[in-house]
Formats: sequence, C-alpha cells, structure tokens
Amino acid sequence: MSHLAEQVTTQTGGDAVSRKVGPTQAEMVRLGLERDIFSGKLSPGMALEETRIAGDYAVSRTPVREAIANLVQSGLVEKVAHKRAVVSALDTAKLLELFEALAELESLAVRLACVRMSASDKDTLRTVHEEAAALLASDGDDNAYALLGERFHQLLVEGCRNRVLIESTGTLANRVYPYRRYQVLAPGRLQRNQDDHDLIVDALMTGDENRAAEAMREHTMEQGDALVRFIALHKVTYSELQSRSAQLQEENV
Amino acid sequence: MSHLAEQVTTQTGGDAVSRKVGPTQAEMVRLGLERDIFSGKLSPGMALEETRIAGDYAVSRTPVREAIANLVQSGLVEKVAHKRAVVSALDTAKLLELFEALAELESLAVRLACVRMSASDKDTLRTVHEEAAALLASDGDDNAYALLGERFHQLLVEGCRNRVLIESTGTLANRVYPYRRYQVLAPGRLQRNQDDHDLIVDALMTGDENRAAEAMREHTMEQGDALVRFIALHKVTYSELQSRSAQLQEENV
DNA sequence: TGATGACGAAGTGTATACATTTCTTTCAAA
DNA sequence: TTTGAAAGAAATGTATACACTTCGTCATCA
Repeated sequence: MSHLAEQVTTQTGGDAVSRKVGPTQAEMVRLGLERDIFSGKLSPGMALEETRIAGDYAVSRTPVREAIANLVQSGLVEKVAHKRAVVSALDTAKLLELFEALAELESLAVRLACVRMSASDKDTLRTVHEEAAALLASDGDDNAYALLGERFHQLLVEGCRNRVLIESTGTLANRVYPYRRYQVLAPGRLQRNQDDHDLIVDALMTGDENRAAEAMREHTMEQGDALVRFIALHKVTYSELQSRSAQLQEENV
Repeated sequence: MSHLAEQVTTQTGGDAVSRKVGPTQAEMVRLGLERDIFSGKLSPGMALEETRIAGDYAVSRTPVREAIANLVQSGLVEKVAHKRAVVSALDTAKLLELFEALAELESLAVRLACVRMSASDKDTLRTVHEEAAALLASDGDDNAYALLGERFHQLLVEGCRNRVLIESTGTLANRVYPYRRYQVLAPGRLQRNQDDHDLIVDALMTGDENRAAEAMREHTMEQGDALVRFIALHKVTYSELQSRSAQLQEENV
C-alpha cells in the first residue's frame, strides 16, 4: 500500500529446492505494478495489458488479474468490463478535489496528533525535521530530502493514533503520488516546503492544535495548487513524459 | 460501492434473443455478497468459502475470487494468504476509531455543503427531513424512516461537491453499516436521531458552517458511542445473532 | 469518395484442472 | 488422559483452455 521501496523477489523458474512459503504471486505482481506506477514507468493513462504483464513477471494471467483488481479498488487504476485497465488519469478538477480532501484529512490528523503524540514521538519528528533542514542548507541530495519529507509526513499522520484515519490518508496520498514527481522541478519549492514544515512543527510543539491544523492544510493545498499550475503550464511536456514512459516500457520487454 | 442498489448499464438491450451481455459475473457476486453482509445474512467474523459461494451463484471460483478481492480492498472483508476470507470483525477500539474518522469526514462534508449546496438541493434536503419527521410523528414504518435517513445523509454528504470526499465517506460508512442494524433496538434512538437532524438542518439553512459541522460530528459520534455501548451490553445477544445468521445461510443453500 | 458492415485479431471473462498450503482427524506414545 | 505427529481431506493459489467482447481493418456499396 505504501509507495516506499519494497523488494520484489524474482524467482527464476525451475528451482527444484525453492522455498515454498512466502508472498503470493498476485502480491508480488501488485507490488511491482504499484512501484512502476509510483516511479512513473507506468504513467497515468497508460494501459495495463494482462498478457504482457503476465509475461513480464513470468506468471499466468490469473494472479495478474487479481493484482489489477486490487489496484482498481485502491484508486490507482481504473477499469470497465471487457476493456483494458488503465493507470488512473486525473483531470485538473479531480486532482484539486483529491488535494482538497487530502489536505483536510492531514489537517485533521495533525490536529489530533497535537494532543495524542507522545513526547518521544515529537522528539523524533523534530529530529527528522532538523535533519531535513541541515540537508537543505548544505544543498544535499534531493532524493534524500524527499525521503526525509515522507518520513516527516508519516510521523505526523501516524501521530493521530487512529488507524482508520491513517489508512484513509495513506490511500489518498498514494493516489496523488504518481503526479507529485512532476513538481520537483519547480524552483524554490524545497525551501518553501521546509518553511511550511517549520510552521507545523512550531505549532505542534506549542500545542496549538488550531494553528497546526491550519498550517498543515495550507501546506498540502499549496502543493496541490502548485502541481496543478505546473501541469497546466507544462501540458506539452507532461504529454511527452507520458509517451516517453510508454516507449521505455516497450523497450523493457 | 454504496449499499444502495447499484445499476449497471447494459449496452445492447431490447432484442428478443437473450444475449448474455451486461454485468460481469464477478460484479454480480460482489453485489450479492455486499448485500448479504449489509443485511446481516453474513455476519462479521463469518468465513467466506469460495467453493460454496461459487455453488450458490452457479459460477466458477474465478469470479468469486475476484469479488472477494474487491471486498477486501473496500475493507468489508479481511483475508490473509492461503486462509479463508472472513467478514471484517471490528473490536470495540477499532469501531470507535472508525466512527471517529467517519464523524470527522461527515462533519467536514457538511461544512463544505453549507457553502456549496444549491438552493434547490437545500430544499430537497428540508423536504426529506420533514417527511421523516412526519413519519416519525405518525409512528410509521421503521424501515421507511431508515431509508429516509440514508437519503438525508447522502444529500448532506454529496452537498460538499467533492467526489473524493464523498467516496471516502461512503467507504467508511459502508464499513460500519453491518453493525448499525444492532442499534435500532435502542429505545428513543429514532427521536434522538430526528432531533440531531433538526439541529443540522437549522444550522445549514442559517449558513452557520461551524455549528452545522459540529452538530454533524456530534451526531455521528453519538451513534458510534451508542453502538459500542449496545454491543458491550448485549455481547451474548450479539453472538447469538451471529450464529443464527450462520444457520440461516446454511439453510439457504 | 465516403459510409457501412463483415471479418479477423487481440484482449478480457470464465471454467476447469492441477499444485500447494492449511485444517482435521486419527493413532500411537508418554 | 493428554500430547504430538502424520496422513488424509479440504480449501486456496495458479496455470491453462475456451468463450465472449471489443477494436481495427478491409471490402463492398451508395
């Protein structure tokens, strides 16, 4: 369910003494497809052909179909009967609605976290935040900074201590994830991001739940607006990225 | 996704020759299982045996497995590899978390609906509310009142005009639905419910979004608390209901 | 030339057979 | 009597074959 890296064990056929137990084939395919969607190897709008995927993963169509069915329910893939499944392609309006909902959920989670987070968890959060600040100041690796940012968000949301809310937030976050990679190019975004986090941490430490919730909502909504603006401005580039990803997958057969 | 009747469009209609086109077998099985879960014919904790279900619906195990996979992702059913799928059985803690999240989502939806609902939609809402009041005053059918109540909630949530939020709210509502039927027995609940709705409608019509949102949250949270209290008090009865449901299904083969 | 309908290819939906795992029962030993 | 393990039964996971639908292509006709 998470977009974080997950290992996919590739088992070459004909292994006589292979370990029987372990992840299901369908599970492995699902994780693989999820990763490809998050990484952009499968761009929004691209079709998922069961036969091809079955070939890629050296399994039959049955587990592939099961994997796709799961992705459909999680919102990452869309499908209608007798037609090919496609990676969910969100128009601008839907994308904004998604961000609005996500912003409200995250805001709510932070409000609850303000009261429910343990002192040690707050310490961990502050540590992560300061590490990110140091990394940004030293002009470090963007990817490393992104990972810290994800950990920051995860700690924050999990602080609400409500498994259902955590799950719902995660689902929505996953649905916007395939689009987020398009906005890392925007200039000054990282510093702006860090400043937002600063506000959130400050309010959280003060115990001001209203301010923390408001900061969180504005933070996420700003990300959504920025993304939509970026896509609107770079419509052509976006289409190019899609087709290029399609070619890439073509070659990887 | 909703517990309400779902219509699937059939393309080639109207010809005398019975052409097998339309809803997929897997879709039909999914809807059937969903209905059985909502109606209580399949109680939380009960196992879903693929072979038996396949027999009941006169299909093979393949569409049954697909249907179950969907239900798993929607949270209505839980499953681990190589073990039987079971209808999600929520403990008291999880149930409270579910209601907390649902209450917040519905509260948020109502807050947005306060501003975004059209005048005609507000009129419809008021009409439904008044019909319910009349039905309750005349000591009418409980089932009819429940249906009006669902329509009331649906109108309210859809008033937020955010498809993602509507979908998320619906998903959570579905997950608590199998448990809601256990609380209709509580005395005075209907009148209390109607009073709550009164507060919500009043605040909504006034345009007081804060008051409307607060009324909605308290309304849902109260339902959750009442349900948890009821289950705690009637633990034995609850178990009896479960086993009796199991027997019922046994006979319906 | 353009529209239309039929044909073939490709892909999805389902049934069935087989493989693997888990559950159950039985029997033996402490 | 109780515990434990092993064999059989039952259920799930996967592969494969086939049926039905959709889509692209091309031939036919206005």
